[in-house]
Amino acid sequence: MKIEYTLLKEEKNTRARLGKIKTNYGIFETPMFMPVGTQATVKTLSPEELKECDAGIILANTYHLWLRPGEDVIDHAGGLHKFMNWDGPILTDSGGFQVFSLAKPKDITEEGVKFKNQYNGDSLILTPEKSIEIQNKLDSDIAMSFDECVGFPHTRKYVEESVERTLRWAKRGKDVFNNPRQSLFGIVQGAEFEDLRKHCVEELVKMDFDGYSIGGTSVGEPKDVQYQMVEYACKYLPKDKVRYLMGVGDPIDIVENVIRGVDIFDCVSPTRLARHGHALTKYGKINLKNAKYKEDFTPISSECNCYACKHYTKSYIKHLINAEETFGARLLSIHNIYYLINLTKELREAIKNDNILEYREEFIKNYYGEKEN
RNA sequence: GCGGAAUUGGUGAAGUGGUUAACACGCCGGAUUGUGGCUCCGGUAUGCGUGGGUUCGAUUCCCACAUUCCGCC
Repeated sequence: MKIEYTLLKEEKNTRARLGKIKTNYGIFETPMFMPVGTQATVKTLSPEELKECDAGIILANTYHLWLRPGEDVIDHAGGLHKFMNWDGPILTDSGGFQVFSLAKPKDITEEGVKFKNQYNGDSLILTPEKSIEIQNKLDSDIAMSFDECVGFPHTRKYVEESVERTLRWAKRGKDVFNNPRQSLFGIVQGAEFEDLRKHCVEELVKMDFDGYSIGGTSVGEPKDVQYQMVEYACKYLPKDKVRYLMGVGDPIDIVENVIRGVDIFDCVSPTRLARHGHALTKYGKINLKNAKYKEDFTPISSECNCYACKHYTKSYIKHLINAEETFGARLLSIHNIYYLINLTKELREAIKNDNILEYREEFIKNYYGEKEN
């Protein structure tokens, strides 16, 4: 069956929404942060550790799994869930972000996008049909339309053309989509132009997708521009469908965009920051490589209930990071993912209590205020 | 005891009679947003073993001393 989204409550003073999503692999509440597991693994974490972080859903990537190990391997394994031993929901990105991060403008054509296989140099082309076909085989719970994620800055003319192409790609993908266990989302592009976002939403809604993603953010734009893009998209999106903001995971951005009506987020930052020695805390981001933590025998956060904070000190984790031991990256990944998922949990509480604006004020005061350590 | 070679930052080291002593590692900071885990960007010797001398000017040339290494007695 397809996913079922239920809007449980709208916050009294903002556009923030409390909801729940039922999937073939369990139910989770929104707003929710989704850890990124590009290559069918959230880097350094086991599925059991993800469960301990309260992960409700994770993300995997069509482009990377297409190149390695190939969608047929995963199909023959019995699908992505079985292949990676994750029995919770999975969302797959379409490869659209790789259009932004890996392809050159000249590689984008009406048919699709040309790539070089990074492992063997083969010339490849990813089309909307191919992306959907791969995702059907991966058997994720939620698939994404193949889109073009436009970088920042850009010209209005380019965005206009790109939005139209992304809409044509969305239609082509939907026409070949054929996995009854899977849901398909359309992706709203249109950069910072309200009329283009509106137009894109309207055309996608006509095609009747199972949910909607907001794309084209977290590509280098200023924060206020990002919030504006999200506002424009949410303003026109139907209330009875889930909204997923792609690639956003800075804590303040999660707070601000939940307030603007976003339900799901994903971001590589918690795991990437972890690998580079950073920890997210209520009082801001800290860098465990800093000399001041050398003999700090307290946990990253005394208020955190994650596995890393319950058992290990900053001093020890700093040592692991300095020694390039993978356990350090793993402990910090657990902590950072736990932190972001817990942040969405607190936001759900704030929506229930209709005090999300107060929550934001308190959050900003703590996160950007005077640092204690 | 005699002879030879060497002595540059936390480390390995390049280098020149004349602006800010190369580079690498380390160290100290910073970055990281639908993920190429080995990435990127800054900062880091007011001084070239010590003391004299030559010179307009010495880390660079000369002398002595100290230390280290090698060879010989």
